[in-house]
Amino acid sequence: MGGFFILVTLRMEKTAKPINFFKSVSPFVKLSPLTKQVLLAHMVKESLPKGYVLVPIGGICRNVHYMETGLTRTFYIKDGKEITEKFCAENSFTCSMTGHLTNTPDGRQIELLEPSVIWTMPYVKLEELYDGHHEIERLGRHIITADLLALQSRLSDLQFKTAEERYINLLTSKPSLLQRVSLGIISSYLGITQETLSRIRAKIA
Amino acid sequence: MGGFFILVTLRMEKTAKPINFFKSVSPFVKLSPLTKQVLLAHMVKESLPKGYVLVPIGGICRNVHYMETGLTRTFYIKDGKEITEKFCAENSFTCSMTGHLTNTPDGRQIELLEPSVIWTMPYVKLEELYDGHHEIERLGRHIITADLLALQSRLSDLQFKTAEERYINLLTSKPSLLQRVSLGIISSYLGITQETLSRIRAKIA
DNA sequence: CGCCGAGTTGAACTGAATCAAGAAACGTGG
DNA sequence: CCACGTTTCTTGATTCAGTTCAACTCGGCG
Repeated sequence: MGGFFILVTLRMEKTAKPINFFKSVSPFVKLSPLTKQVLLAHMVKESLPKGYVLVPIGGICRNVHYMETGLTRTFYIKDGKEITEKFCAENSFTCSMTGHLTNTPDGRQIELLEPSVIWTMPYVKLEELYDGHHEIERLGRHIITADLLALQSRLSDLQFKTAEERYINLLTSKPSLLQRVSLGIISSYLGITQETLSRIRAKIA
Repeated sequence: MGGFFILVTLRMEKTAKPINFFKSVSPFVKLSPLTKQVLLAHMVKESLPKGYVLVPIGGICRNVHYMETGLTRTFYIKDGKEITEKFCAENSFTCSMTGHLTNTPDGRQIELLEPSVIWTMPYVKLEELYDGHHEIERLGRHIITADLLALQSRLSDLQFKTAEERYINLLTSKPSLLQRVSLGIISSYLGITQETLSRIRAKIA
């Protein structure tokens, strides 16, 4: 859990293409073959074990990650408790921009909840690519926009739905998550205590 | 309030430059003179009265707005109550992207809480400019990123601070807002009832 | 004047937190 | 394969922040 993990030997490969990467991006932006090639040239594929910490508390996230398979969570500590801010499953992106943008630790930790295959690009490299490739800048804009919209709806849910409604929401929108993630983590994501979530579960069943 | 407003005659001018516009943008992105000129060429300045509705409930926001002076709020209806999602004061941007992106009404209304001077650009025009001007695409990315970070911190506040803490937060971060906006609207923004906010106020004083 | 919207105050109620104790599941080593 | 400790989940009793509903005050304004 949380702060404890073992850094296991990891395989690195630069061969295979992240086929789904371009698929999951294509609804937003059409990328030219050149752009794709440029992106690929600067992403490193890694297979990392469960519990691996991409960014520790107190560290600064210097990379953007595309999840080919697996699952991460981003959390911070609030009154001694780990609060899950976000999950990131296969075929989506994760990073913690705040730290990089302000160049100070933002108190977030990103770690793997499952063994995962991840494509990584340094933030500075991405910014270089932004400079040279309008298409990539656009890609960035779209990814962030999607993030923003998701966050907006999460905020309104949090403000005006009961714990039970939020749980049912999650249950229907991301059913697999509940099989993959422990109750305590789910509850901290929903903004309720573990006990309450357990009671909600009991009530529903 | 809310749904009721009077559409007063409005002045339109294309002359004056929104000096602060470029100032408030410059921390993010350096814009070339050409880019500035292009942006200006497609923004229309309007002086609009208090209560004016930029986007009605059930409508779709087709424009991006830069506030030179004044104040807007974006709200939606939840269980018959107006829930304030966001304020937008002078020298910042507002729009409701969801509706435009999905081409369906997103249930939000944007209206003026004060007489305001607003620079408006149609969304489709902005997208055209994105295509032709890498710098403007970057500007868009930065504005959205700033929005995202603000939203992130609001979400965590909402999740883990008491009503009183949130109020004090607002009090210190945007003291002027409390002079400019009625109690009911503030409370719906903070995610509490008007009565609770009134009690908090009494307690603090 | 009396009405009307905005804000305040009071009392009862409730969803969820907290504190505390068990029960189940899990993994690791003997 | 079982016994052990650890972590994860459940259940109960109590408490509390905030809601709801209702009445009341205050300051304009026609």
